[in-house]
Amino acid sequence: MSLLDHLNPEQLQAVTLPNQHALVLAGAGSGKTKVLTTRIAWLIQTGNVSPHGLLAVTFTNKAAKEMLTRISAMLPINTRGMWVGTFHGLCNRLLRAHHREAALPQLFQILDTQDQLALVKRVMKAMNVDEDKFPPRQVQWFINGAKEEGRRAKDVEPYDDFSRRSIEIYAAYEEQCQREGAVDFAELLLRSYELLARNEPLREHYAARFRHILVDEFQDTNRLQYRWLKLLASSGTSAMFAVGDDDQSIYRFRGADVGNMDDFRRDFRVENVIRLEQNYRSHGNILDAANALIAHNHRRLGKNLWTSAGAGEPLRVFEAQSDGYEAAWMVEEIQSLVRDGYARRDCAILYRSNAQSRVIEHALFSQGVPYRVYGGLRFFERLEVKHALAYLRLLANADDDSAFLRVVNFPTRGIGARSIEALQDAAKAEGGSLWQAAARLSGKAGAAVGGFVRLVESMKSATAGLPLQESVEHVIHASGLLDHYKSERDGTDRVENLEELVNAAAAFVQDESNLVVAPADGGEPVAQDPLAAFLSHAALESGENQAGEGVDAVQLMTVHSAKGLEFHAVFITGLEEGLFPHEQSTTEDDGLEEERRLMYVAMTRARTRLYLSFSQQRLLHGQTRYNVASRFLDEVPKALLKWLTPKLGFGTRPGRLDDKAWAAAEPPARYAAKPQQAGGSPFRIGQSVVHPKFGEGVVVNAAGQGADARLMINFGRHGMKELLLAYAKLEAA
DNA sequence: GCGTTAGTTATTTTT
DNA sequence: TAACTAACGC
Repeated sequence: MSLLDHLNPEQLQAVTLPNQHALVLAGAGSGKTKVLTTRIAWLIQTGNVSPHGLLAVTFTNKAAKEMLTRISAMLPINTRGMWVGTFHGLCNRLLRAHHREAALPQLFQILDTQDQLALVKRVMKAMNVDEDKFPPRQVQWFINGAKEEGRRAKDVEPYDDFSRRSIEIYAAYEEQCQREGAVDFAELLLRSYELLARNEPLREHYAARFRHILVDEFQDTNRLQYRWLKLLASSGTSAMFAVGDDDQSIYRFRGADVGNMDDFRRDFRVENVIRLEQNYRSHGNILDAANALIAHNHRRLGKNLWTSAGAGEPLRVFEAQSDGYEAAWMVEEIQSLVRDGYARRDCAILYRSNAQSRVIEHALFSQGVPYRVYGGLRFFERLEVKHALAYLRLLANADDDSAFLRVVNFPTRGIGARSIEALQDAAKAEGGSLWQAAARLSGKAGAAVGGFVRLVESMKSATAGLPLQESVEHVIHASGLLDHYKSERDGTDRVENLEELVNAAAAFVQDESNLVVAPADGGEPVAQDPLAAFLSHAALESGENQAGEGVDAVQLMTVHSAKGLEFHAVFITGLEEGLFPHEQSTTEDDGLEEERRLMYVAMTRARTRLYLSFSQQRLLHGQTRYNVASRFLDEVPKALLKWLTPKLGFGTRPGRLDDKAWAAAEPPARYAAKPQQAGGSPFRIGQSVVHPKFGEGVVVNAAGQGADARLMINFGRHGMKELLLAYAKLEAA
């Protein structure tokens, strides 16, 4: 049975588990996706289940796609129509198939985060809520938080002024969504959960159908997703196979609840807990370091990665004088790796927050090293693309007020705030949409509004029956969007993106599986309206990050976005108290442990070489900050570290000498920190000092003279202290 | 309706 | 510092 070749004993056990609930604790690099996909293939091949009786859920489209690709490679089956996808994608599918039962229009629109915020603002304005007292973002956060707990506005108990008002806004927002036929991301899940919870025949149908439910990245599920899964697994005949790693849970801030792993074991009386601990990615030293680090966390299910590969190199530690020097050093190091024959794309620079990328980009750019930054604006999030999509949304559903407002005066056609206010008043009075009001009042509200109504109507009739890409083409021309950007000074990118949208539509239609939806009964797939399907696709899959996939470039990204990836060489930068661990995490309950998991994720990305660096001085928010080295450096056994910088003019650290490193220890003048004597003291600003009680610190500032001379010192986790020079027993570190 | 300016405010991100 | 927003003036 060739499917099962090349599996280690634990992987084999997981893949061939009988039809029972199981939890697989899959460590980093332990072959998680392999287990998941091989299990699916094995279940199908052994006749255990038909492709139709299987549900596999992931968090990202990328993971879902990867799964389907691997399954197709293992089995000669058509994966089309299989329920493999993201939580949101599958919920969308369910709601499209049962829109009537879910009380939604067939062509309901999906609001992305931006759309949702705009709608919240609109609702708040209509309610005359003070935006200073109730920041729309926080209200949005509140609404999503409630939805992720499975609560409607009426189910939330107010606990203060903010929540009381937020609940009212939530209720009004819900009403408006319903009126417009719009559904936000959290709503996709909640609505689909409620559908299954309330509609017994439907639930029983799906619960009976899905004999095997497989969940990827289980540690990232939120409460609502877990309850959704529970409903689908409620038949008593289905088996849930959850794969996850509690040590890699780094999304608590967006509602992920690792507690789901414990609940799952309890609620489903899981007897099979399988640990995948053999790591196929990293050398021993890297794993030992990561294991030692994560051992400092208390709430763990417990796991220890090991490898049959050798110990490899020690982890290299670099202490820079400034963030600029840290970046310059990395560039040199990468250039030397490239000279040794490594591809640039196999080198990754990781940082805790996006703001850190700037200095690094500058250093790479000035040395002419190609690089690629991950994150940022995605294709379908770009302004011009959103505008084009808004016109398309109006064609699908004219009552979509969000779309209406976005383009009613873009490109400008003389419809200002006054006309829009008049329309909003009229719509409110009639209880209808802006479009309805506009169609009725087109004469009175001004000729311009009438022009817009006629424009949309003409686009509608002109595109009726056209293939999708031709409709898109027509819309970007007829709307005037293309002309608008063509005449704009730096509009070429935007024009290209609009043209790219036409290509995206063409590519979308080409893949026929995008245009059908597998019905509940497993019968013949039903054709879907191509435009509606495309719009869902645009909302649910925000598009590739950037072009330039093929270029051999150094990879820059946050630690979060590095999850799931691996590289030959990894640089973890900015390892300073306050940055990583981030200072705002220390106030949160469990915050530090999450930061440590983040560090764990970062370290386990490296295959053979891992660099850890920090800087004594860093420009952040226009201010120079002096930081202490991150505690995470102390949590890695010293024997695994090789310090590249024994001394940078601020005292020696015993045992950290390395001959070769001396060359690197003197930064070029342009990166060197300017020596600045701290008042009349023997210390300098930025100098590392040791205090008998607070330990290591960095001089941040000086004040006072003579007997009153005081030093401001950053002691990292012990905070900022102002000490009298005369009394404090300070020593140079 | 649009361009300018002052003020604000800075984790992490997918769907 | 820099990027984004809201309000202001033409």
